[in-house]
Amino acid sequence: MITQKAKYALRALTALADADAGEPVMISDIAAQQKIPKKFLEQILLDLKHHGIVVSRRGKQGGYLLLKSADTITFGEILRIVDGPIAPLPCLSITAYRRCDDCEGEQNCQIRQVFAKVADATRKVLFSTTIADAAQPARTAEVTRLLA
Amino acid sequence: MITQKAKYALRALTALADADAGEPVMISDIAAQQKIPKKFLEQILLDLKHHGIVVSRRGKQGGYLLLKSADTITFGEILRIVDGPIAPLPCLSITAYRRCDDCEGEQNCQIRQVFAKVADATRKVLFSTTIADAAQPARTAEVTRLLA
DNA sequence: CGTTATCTCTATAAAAATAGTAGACTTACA
DNA sequence: TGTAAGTCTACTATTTTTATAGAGATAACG
Repeated sequence: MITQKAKYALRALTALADADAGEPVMISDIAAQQKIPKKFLEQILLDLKHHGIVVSRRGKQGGYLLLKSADTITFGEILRIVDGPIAPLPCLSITAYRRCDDCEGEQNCQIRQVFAKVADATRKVLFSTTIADAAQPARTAEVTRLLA
Repeated sequence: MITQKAKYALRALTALADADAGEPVMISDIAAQQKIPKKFLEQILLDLKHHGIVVSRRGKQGGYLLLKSADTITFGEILRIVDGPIAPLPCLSITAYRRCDDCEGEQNCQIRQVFAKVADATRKVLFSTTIADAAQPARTAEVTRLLA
């Protein structure tokens, strides 16, 4: 299971992707629209800002914007920031590798080999899907068709 | 990440699979061999027993045995018992479906559709891999080769 | 028959993770 | 200069994880 926090983060980003480009969206608006506790969302967006996913403007007329284009922000990238490693075992994590202290002979660990397959399959999906894929899919599909 | 408990359960089962058929293996032996805290392992095995994965014999010469053949016990089955649902979202769980109370319109939820793919990919691996695949793989591979 | 080795069951507990809440502070616009 | 926004840190309640403790049940064996 992914955490509630990760779900909030992904939904908030799709909300930003849906907004007019260059127009900041306020935390309160996202919170209301997506039914996310406002103070919790503040933390999440701040975290995403620190990781270079979004930018913010302070004061009146302030709010948040995507830093990169929505179709370059992957689900995997966001999950790593919010929930930590994608891998089901510490010894399979790319970004936070840690040896399993109770098992020796990592190369021969059969459990590990099974979960390596799981990790691969998971990453394949998560890093090939972007926020753009999740945001206003109907409109995107239409545009895609019109441009074809 | 799967829990430590799940890792213990899978390793304990491979230990049982490696034992001579019909010969009970004591909790203490598994605990020592696999470096699992004994009292914790007791709980895990008891749970697996209640779920019909293993059987036990009490008293002297007692211990645990697999109830089914190792090649019919899947990783997915065990993970469900020990860690709960495989699905990354409650609304995607087969065995413990729960509506996400903060999102409405489940059919249109794009987040859900992405994680549905993750769940499918994960299940494909976990339910096609058995304890036999993880137990003494070298010997099994050899036997396979000799039989080919 | 009773001693001992083994599993059984329930309760408890310490630590970590999760899901928030609170409030003082900073900045920018009008 | 007032006010509406984001910033930052700290705190807290709940749940989950990872065990540990100990009394009980049962089966073998001498």
